[in-house]
Amino acid sequence: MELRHLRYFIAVAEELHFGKAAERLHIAQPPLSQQIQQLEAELGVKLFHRKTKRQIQLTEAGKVFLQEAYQLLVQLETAVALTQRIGRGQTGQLRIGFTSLAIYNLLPSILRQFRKQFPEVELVLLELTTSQQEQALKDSLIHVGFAHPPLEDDTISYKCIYRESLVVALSSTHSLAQQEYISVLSLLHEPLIVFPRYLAPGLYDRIMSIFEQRNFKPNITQEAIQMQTIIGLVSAGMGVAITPSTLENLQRSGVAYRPILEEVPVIETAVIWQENSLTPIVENFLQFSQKFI
Amino acid sequence: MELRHLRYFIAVAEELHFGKAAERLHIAQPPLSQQIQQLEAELGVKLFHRKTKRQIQLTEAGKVFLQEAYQLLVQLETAVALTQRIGRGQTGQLRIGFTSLAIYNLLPSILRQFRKQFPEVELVLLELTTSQQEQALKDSLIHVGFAHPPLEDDTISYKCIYRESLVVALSSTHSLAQQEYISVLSLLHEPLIVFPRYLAPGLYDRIMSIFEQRNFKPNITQEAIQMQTIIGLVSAGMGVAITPSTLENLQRSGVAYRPILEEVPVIETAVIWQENSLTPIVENFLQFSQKFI
DNA sequence: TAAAAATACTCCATAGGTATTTTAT
DNA sequence: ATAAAATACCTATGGAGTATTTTTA
Repeated sequence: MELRHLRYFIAVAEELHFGKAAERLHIAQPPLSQQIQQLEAELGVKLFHRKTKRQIQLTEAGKVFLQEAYQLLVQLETAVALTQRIGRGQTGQLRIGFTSLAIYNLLPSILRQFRKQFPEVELVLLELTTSQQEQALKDSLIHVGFAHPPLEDDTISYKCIYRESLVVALSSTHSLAQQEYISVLSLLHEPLIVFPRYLAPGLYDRIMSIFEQRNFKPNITQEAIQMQTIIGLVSAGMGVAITPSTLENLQRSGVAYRPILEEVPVIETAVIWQENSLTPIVENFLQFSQKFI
Repeated sequence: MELRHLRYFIAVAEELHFGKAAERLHIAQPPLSQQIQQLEAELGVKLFHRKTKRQIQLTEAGKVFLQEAYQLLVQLETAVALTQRIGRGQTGQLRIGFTSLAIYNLLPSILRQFRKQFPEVELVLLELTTSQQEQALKDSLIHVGFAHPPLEDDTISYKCIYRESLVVALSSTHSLAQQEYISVLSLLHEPLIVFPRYLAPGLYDRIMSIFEQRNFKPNITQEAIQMQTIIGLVSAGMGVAITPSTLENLQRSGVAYRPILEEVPVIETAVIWQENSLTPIVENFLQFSQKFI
């Protein structure tokens, strides 16, 4: 049995007239009769009463088979449509890793607009450090990540989508806040609030390198495991922090951000993925993300 | 798209090897490759990753389509099986009319054994008089009936399956119960209990004809609309009744049944149906019923 | 007599076969 | 060197067409 038999049967069952059904199917009447006979022979059951050659009528079995045939063709259409949507990356699940820093720069607007363009794609977000994301990619726990180069594993592909400099965050009542630019030297004896190294070794090391390059030793007084907490402590006058400039988006009152006078390392945010497990959704997402650069 | 494409796709998806799949399908490998390519072209979606020619792998879309293809083929099988069962009269609904008399002779055992042989056929029973059954057949409210000739409508087919004579039912303490046969004359002044004519005109008229033929006038004292009630009244000594012999099956204590000495009309029970609306179930049932003659 | 399905046959599109190439272990 | 899929080309089955017959309203 082939789908052709179902399609032909439906046409005849609806028209109850071989000639008209054949016309509708754009074939001649005799082959249609033959195909229906074939179908009946294969089923071992008559689908039409043919008491006379003038008019035909569905048998009980035919009525039931008609309903089943409808369902089958509908299910086929549905299956095809679903497969196509998946094949085009328009539906399915996308698991995204992100660092606590990435959530402050491009990620929110990328997600917002991606959801608008691909509303059927379910986005699952997991906050992970850069190296956790690398592992998660290899374990296929996430499809893409938003992390910060350099990567440990060179089999992972990445594309930098955002670069930002480090700035000084300090209480707006702090005397240094008067200056347009702040020099590293002037921070030397300020109490420094930092993110713990294990949560963002890349960021931590870059901040420290500012001091190390100059053989300074910073005065670390506090650690906080959330960006918001660091800014809160700054606002409370507990010290100053060196943060990526996107943290300015927090718009916390009582906190001023000032660029650093000297040349300091740049913090990069990159989309990372595994080239050998590119699904259409991931491809769509990567293409989409790169329009944001 | 044809079912062939689904069947071939399933084979390749399961084997993940065109050569083995082709072997399983008893075709050569190249046409299989072609059919899969056709399928992918029609869907507009790749179903297999063919990074290398050494090994293939299902894409996300392919995984989903595989599940859908399974479902489709299962649903097809189910549909075919159901259609065949219906076409062979092994499943469906059979609506049966019967008279209150028919329920005492062959009907119960016919139903019991038919149910055993065709357990999936739903039997719907409707108690109707003979003429109600004729109308119900024409209105397609019932498929077959158990009724009593003669029929009013000669377009209805019937086949007599049971013949029984009329007997006298009387209290076992009644003096006539001493006799082996009872003559019509001896009943003349006995109080007669009858079934109302509108419920069974054929039966009523035959009982009356026994008296009319001899220009007797029976002494009707009671009517009862249920067979059981008539026998109950007989048992209570309220009178005698003339009933079809199968009523003896009621086995009511205190009631004796005696044949009538003279020749009296015979009561026939027939299966009745409409020849031009024979479905397989009805055919099976008729064939089955006639084995009981 | 006309209309509709079935039958008989003919033809060609295409499913499937054979031979070969390509490509990656 | 081998195994596997793809490609090229050929063959032949069977789906579809044309002509005709059968049947009944």
